[in-house]
Amino acid sequence: MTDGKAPSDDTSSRARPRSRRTRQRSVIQRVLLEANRPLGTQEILEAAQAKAPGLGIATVYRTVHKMVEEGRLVLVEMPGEAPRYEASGKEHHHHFRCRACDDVFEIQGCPPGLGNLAPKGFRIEDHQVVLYGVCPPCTGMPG
Amino acid sequence: MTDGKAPSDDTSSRARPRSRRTRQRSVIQRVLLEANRPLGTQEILEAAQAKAPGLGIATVYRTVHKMVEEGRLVLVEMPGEAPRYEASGKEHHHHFRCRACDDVFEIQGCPPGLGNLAPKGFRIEDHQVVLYGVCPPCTGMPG
DNA sequence: GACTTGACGATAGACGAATATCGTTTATCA
DNA sequence: TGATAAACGATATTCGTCTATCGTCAAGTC
Repeated sequence: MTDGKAPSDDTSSRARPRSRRTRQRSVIQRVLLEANRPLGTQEILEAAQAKAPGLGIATVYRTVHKMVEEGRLVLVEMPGEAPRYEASGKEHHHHFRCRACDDVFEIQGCPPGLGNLAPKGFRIEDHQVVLYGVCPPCTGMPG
Repeated sequence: MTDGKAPSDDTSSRARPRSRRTRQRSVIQRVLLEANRPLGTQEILEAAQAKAPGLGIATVYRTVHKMVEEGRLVLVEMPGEAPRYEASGKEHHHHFRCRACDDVFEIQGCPPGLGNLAPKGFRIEDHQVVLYGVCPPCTGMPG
């Protein structure tokens, strides 16, 4: 119940969303949508500030929340770490976290047999796989 | 120097820093070692207070940290949640989190093919699998 | 039993992440 | 172009978790 918009929010025609296109918002959106990996708020802030000096952390939170609401962004949580965000609409995938640079990468594919792991009686609805190790750049290997 | 009372930080063959066996500590240890699932600090506090009224949260943290140091306890982190702790020395396993009661259960076994998920160049050292769903008690089913 | 000091409970403080506030800026449209 | 309010940056506040402090208690030892 975070939205209280009553009138004129139609999904048809070209009704102006009451949200405005600002430079800051565009920059943050581009940073997130062009990144091929989940970013944390600080990462977003730094990347966005490179293109829009002076941009503040509050704007990062505001924009990120809005994009999640709109379904354009997905929350990615790694154990013991602050939230990251990645573009939505991607194939089902998991994540790899590099212990050297702390970056998180997308990993396509999904191990089979996950549904059979739990004993009888457990109803499995979802799962999350996190791989840990060292990413190609950090091992000195090419991409 | 063959003295027997060096006040320094000699970590060589010193037995242990004179830890005392108190009622509170025993209770917390029993709670953790007898639980067959990871517990959070608040859970530990409540369970321990049932057996040792007046026991404080600081003692929970003190004891948990000590046990982790000693290798008797393992930190279990679920995405977006506060740390839990479980007895160490168990077989490699993963966890199931019930969305109804929020409890976390151990899941024996491990999906095969995890090492092949990442593209070439990624060095996989470890992994973590989290299953989400509803546990037997919460589905109304028996064990 | 008396002594030493590790451990206790209570709680204030530290800490990082996130939110709320507020005066200013600026996108949007009549 | 001017009016209006969404969005901004700065920052105070909140929040949940965890740590530090301190006076008291009691485990282990002689």
